[in-house]
Amino acid sequence: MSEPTKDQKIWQVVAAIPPGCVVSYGQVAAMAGLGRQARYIGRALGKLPAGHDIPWFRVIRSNGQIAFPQGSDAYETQVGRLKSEGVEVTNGRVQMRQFQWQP
DNA sequence: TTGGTGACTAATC
DNA sequence: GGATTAGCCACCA
Repeated sequence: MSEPTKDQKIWQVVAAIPPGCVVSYGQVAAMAGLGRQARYIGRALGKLPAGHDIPWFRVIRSNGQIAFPQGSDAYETQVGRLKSEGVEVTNGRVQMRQFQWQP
């Protein structure tokens, strides 16, 4: 493993998100060097291995909404974890506390 | 190779 | 503020 795959790069970026902060898929894509490939982020998160330490719940849409339909399992999990970190979530909307990415 | 697909985004109504 | 449309681009069968 000399060259990390894009998926791993994404996971690394997501793992670098500090607690209490959230970022949009587009932001993660830019951080990982994927440009506008925001859709790939969701796919990479869906390929997360078991036992990971990736706070995927800190990744939301650009408009500050959860990427899942309200009432779904993943949705409630994400909201629960965000609230646990001090992030306010109301009506499927997240209080956008984006952080400055330091390359 | 081709075509279908998506945890997206921005613009428009 | 919510719903719809079109654009985008890498991955997978």
